[in-house]
Amino acid sequence: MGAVKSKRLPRAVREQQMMDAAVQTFGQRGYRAASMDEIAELAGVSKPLVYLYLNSKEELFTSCIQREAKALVAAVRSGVEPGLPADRQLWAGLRAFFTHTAENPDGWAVLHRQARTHGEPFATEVMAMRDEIVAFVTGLIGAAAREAHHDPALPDRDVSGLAQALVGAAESLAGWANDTPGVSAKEAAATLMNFSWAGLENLMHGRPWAPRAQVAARV
Amino acid sequence: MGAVKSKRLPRAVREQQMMDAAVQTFGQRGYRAASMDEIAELAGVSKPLVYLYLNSKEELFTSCIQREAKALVAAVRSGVEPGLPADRQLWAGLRAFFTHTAENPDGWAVLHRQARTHGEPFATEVMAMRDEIVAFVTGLIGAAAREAHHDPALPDRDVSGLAQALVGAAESLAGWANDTPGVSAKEAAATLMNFSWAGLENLMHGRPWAPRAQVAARV
Amino acid sequence: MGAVKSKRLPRAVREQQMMDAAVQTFGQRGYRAASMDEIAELAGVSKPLVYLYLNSKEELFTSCIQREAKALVAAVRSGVEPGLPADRQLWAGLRAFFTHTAENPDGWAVLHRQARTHGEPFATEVMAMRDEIVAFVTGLIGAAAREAHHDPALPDRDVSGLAQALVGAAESLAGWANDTPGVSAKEAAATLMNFSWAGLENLMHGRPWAPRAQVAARV
Amino acid sequence: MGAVKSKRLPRAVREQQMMDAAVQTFGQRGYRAASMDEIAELAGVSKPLVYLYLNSKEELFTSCIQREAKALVAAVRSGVEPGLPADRQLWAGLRAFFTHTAENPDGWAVLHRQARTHGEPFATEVMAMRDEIVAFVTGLIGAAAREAHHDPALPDRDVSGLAQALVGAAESLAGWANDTPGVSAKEAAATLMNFSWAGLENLMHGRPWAPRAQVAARV
DNA sequence: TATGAATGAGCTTTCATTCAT
DNA sequence: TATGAATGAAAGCTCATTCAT
Repeated sequence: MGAVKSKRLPRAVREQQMMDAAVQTFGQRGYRAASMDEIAELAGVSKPLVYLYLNSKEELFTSCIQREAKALVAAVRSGVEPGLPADRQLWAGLRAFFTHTAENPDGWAVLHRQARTHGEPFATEVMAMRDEIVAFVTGLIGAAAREAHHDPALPDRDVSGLAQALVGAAESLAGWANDTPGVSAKEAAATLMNFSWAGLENLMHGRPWAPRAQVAARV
Repeated sequence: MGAVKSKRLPRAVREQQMMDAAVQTFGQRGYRAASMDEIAELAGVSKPLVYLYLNSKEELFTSCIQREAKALVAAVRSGVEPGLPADRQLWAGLRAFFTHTAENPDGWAVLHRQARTHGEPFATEVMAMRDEIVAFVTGLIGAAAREAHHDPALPDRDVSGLAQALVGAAESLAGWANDTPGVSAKEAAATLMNFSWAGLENLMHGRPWAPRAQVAARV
Repeated sequence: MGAVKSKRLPRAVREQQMMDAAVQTFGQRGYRAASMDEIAELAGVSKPLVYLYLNSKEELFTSCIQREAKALVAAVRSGVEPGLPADRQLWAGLRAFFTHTAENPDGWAVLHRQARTHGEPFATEVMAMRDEIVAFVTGLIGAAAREAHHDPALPDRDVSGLAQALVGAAESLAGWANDTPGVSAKEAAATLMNFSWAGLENLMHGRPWAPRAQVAARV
Repeated sequence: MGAVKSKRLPRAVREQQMMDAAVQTFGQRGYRAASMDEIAELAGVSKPLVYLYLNSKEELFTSCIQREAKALVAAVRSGVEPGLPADRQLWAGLRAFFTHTAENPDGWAVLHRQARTHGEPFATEVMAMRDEIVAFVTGLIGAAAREAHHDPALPDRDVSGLAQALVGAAESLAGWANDTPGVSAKEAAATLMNFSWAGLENLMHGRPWAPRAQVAARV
């Protein structure tokens, strides 16, 4: 009793099962170490069916990357309210980000660890998504700088570097939160806000850290 | 005549040639995609010699990780003067870090991208090094907090999270600096100091960022 | 409306569609390289239907060979008038042969190239047809020999060899005519008559070619 | 006792063994049906060694074609004395041809049946050889026509068609001789000379066969 | 110290064929 | 009559690893 062995399912269902199995396997083993045999077995189908529907290992991996990237971006997007001030938007976005990565560790591993590790054509796929997020963060920093009436604006490359730093910190904390028992998405987000926002605000108000300025800055 | 094809070199020299070839190949192709054939050819020796000296692909990769980790830690260490204030130490450490990663892109790829991607036993190796750096940063933050007479100290887990964020930001900026023409190690370090130090200082003085700012901001 | 996608056709029609597709695919790709998928798609039906009607790839190929062999023999037969002298019959048969192979290049490829290449049980099928044609030619040669009052008759094995030579020459010329633009069936037939008939006649009158001509020629 | 299992042979020797096994297997089974496993086993080595030395199935097959084509052309060439009259040269060439095909049935099968059946890039390889032989025969026919003081010369395309016919007849007779017990190379060559030379001579002297001319011609 | 010769095991991919409707 | 869903079996190819010298 129960669906001991589900058979003759419609194609769309089978494809989802295969993609789920593929994300899990790729995320845990890596692209090269994952075998199509293992993916097929985990999906509960034969290997030829995987090829019939998903064409090749490379295409399958690419599909996984695209699906997970889309899901992650959608999760972050839906967590953010565009009208709010920049720090509130960032806060909401980070919470959505850490929540999603915590709930989809294999998908996150595919995007963050595997796709970027295995060169073309995969790195390109995931870079597109990362750039989208970097651009979002860049926009927030720029908006905040304008709100702060900072004039002249920060140079583009500075903003770009800051966004890279923020996104990198987020990626690192996602791994930390997933690997450290008891760290919630909210806590990770708070840590990152604490870490980053004061620095960003100082910059926006034209008070960069400087090697020799340290004593004066403390006054 | 002439050392067109050098032969019968002492073991230590041969091992270095092999390790160099291995780091380059692993860094560019990845652990699984790199073949022992390619490494042996790049090293200019026969495959059995690689096995004679380095025993197996797994051990060879582990040796690469250890060598590159040691080199990176040494580079950062040698850039820091223990007596200085915490932010100066951090500034010096970051400069050394970005300089080293820029000068050793393959070694950095092995540590950052490949080793962490391919599970045990490699992740353990590189985690040991990462933890060492995190501990160094943690120490700096703690020292700074004590200098700031902040009491009670930040909880350990907070400090740990902050260190993870800082290291992640550094890793991300290392990639950004390596991939963006014209970004120097010094600039990457300055970006990260600007990004992080103010936030860290605020925390040390017990002034965390908090979401309540939103109400005021809306007025 | 309109028979855009014809469905539920009578069996005989469907079978012809499948055989047409199979002959085309086998002729162009070869027996092994042709896939049942491709044949089914070209025929506009699903694969199970092909199996329902034609049972297996092997049987399908055999059916193709038989259909094409029958068609070729019928074409040659219908071109010949039994009452005429032997050379006129041969002339008519060759014209019919070259006309048919030019009009059915895929069918001819199946018979000449593919069937004989892929061993049992296919070679047997096509050999039966080839033997039928050889027998026809053998009969003509024998009849001509009797007309010429040549006695004793040529030994059977000699006649058989001559027929083999003639058929081989015809096969070669069929390829030549198909591949050389502007060569008509009539021209190919004339070339072969010119090439062969004088030799055959000489043999029938007991005047074989002999190597001894060489001494005289050197004078 | 005896070389039960020969091991560690030099590369050149192993390569010959592999090529021999490949020619045999390809000749008997066909390109697609022959498996690398079978070839390796027949050669007495493991599959990876075949790949190490011969690179791929396609390259292996191409190598076989080239080796056999070179051998066949060399055999025919070495059988012919350039100074002799055309019919003597043809006679010698045919004897060499039938002798070689009888002694190398698998090589002949590779050239005649398999290579031409399996499309590009194989057909091109063997066509180059066939064209070389056709050119040789074409040269002989042309030379004979000039010896016969025939003026004006036969049109090029006629000569070309005749050569195709002669070569096709030879190919067919090679198969016949190989498959019919007791037919010697000399006998096959004689059959073909008898079949072809009278027709060729008539043509060279301007006496083609013509459909209506048959009665007059017999006078 | 150093290498040419060799392989077991495993991978991705394809294909003829069948099941259930 | 007709097909979407599914697979067992095998093929080409690669790779880490070892043997014999």
